[in-house]
Amino acid sequence: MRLAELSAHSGVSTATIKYYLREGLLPPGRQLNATTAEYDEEHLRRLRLVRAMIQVGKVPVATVREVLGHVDDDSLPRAMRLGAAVWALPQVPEPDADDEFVRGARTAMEELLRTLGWSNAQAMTSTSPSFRSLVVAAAALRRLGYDWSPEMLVPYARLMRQVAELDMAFMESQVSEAEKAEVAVLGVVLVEPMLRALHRLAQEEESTRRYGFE
Amino acid sequence: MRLAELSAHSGVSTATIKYYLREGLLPPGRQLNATTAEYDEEHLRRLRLVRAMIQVGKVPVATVREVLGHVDDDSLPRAMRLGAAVWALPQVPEPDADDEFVRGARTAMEELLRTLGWSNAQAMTSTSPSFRSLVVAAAALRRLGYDWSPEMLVPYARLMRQVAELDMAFMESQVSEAEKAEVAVLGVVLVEPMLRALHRLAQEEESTRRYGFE
DNA sequence: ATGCTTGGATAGTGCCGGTATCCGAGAAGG
DNA sequence: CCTTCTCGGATACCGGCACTATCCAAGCAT
Repeated sequence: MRLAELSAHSGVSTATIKYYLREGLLPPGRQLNATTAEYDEEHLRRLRLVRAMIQVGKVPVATVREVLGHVDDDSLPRAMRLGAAVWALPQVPEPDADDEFVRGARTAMEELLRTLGWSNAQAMTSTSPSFRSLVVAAAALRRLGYDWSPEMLVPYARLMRQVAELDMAFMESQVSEAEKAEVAVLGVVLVEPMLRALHRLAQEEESTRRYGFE
Repeated sequence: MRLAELSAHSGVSTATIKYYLREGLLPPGRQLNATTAEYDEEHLRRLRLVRAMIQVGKVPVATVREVLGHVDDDSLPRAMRLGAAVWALPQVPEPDADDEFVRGARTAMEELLRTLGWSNAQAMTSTSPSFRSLVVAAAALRRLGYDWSPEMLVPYARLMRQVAELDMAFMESQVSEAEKAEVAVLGVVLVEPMLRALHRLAQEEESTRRYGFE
């Protein structure tokens, strides 16, 4: 497959493919001579993965590169690759540690994890990027005058735990074809937008049920 | 409160506040004379709302303007303002209707809604932006070779329905102080990042439990 | 041989959220 | 009253991001 064919098969313009090659999101093709490079099914697959992450998952290009780096890291065992890749996904800046809302939110969230008994509580509370996003969002709610306590989030967390179990079951059902962390990462990235969409639909539904037609 | 004080109270730079004023995200202050305008608590509140939507919710400025337009639309009853505002939130381009994956995903998702018995099924299936996002994400999954059927999504949808019920309960518990659609919109926008963060934490937790420490 | 295509390098584009600069009108102080 | 400082508004500009357009020399096809 040459670049133009790769483009035709994927629906991604050659210019964009070149850009991804430059950015290291796609490994270079096998160079046949100075003007021809050949790409295979693996490239096509990777290209679709990249596109899905960027377009559907809204993951920034730099983050995609980082995530793929973990996926391809042969020095890590399979389970850890997934962990490392997911770890790299969130793009939340470190919150201002002096902000009183941030401090309060962090304390409250640590308490939440303890209440839930998630092992994160000891292991990675303050380091996980996901935990950071949680703190940032929680602090924003408080700053706006919303009053909540960690206990109120417990049911949310339990439901998301159930969702995570579904995720894992889904992923495991898929691994048959290729035993790659790539598969798992994609699952994580693509399930999220679906979840968000379902959430909003559910809100529309529930709000219609409670308050009548729109 | 003058602009500089508004800035001090909110932590948003005067330049940015001016930008928001220009963009119509913030109503102009009461003009005292040619060089002084006065802002009140309502402005501060609105400013924090805007910041939260943009920074935490990652909502584009143009969308914030649209959402606030609905929130402030006095011609609509309260319940409908929320609906209209939430309706305006997603920013998903219309998918290519000729794409076979999109067509398949749309059919599957319509079936899912029928299975769930959500009233959306009749009322707004093909018009809701959330439904559109769902179709786009589902099509992307299929295009990448993930095999799923509408039934597999049913448990996800049921869990999100439960989440939506929590959302509504939370919002209703908050309406005491100000009976405004603003409150509800914020709930919707800010709960989402928290939910995503909880989801990822739950994945970390569940993946650690299944596959061992990271 | 000639014209077309190929892949690589480089520079440019459009959007978006925000920032810097300039300005004239007033407030503050002596 | 005059100077100096600050205010708010208008305008131009900036930096990051995801592409995209242009150029070029090397090869392939006829």
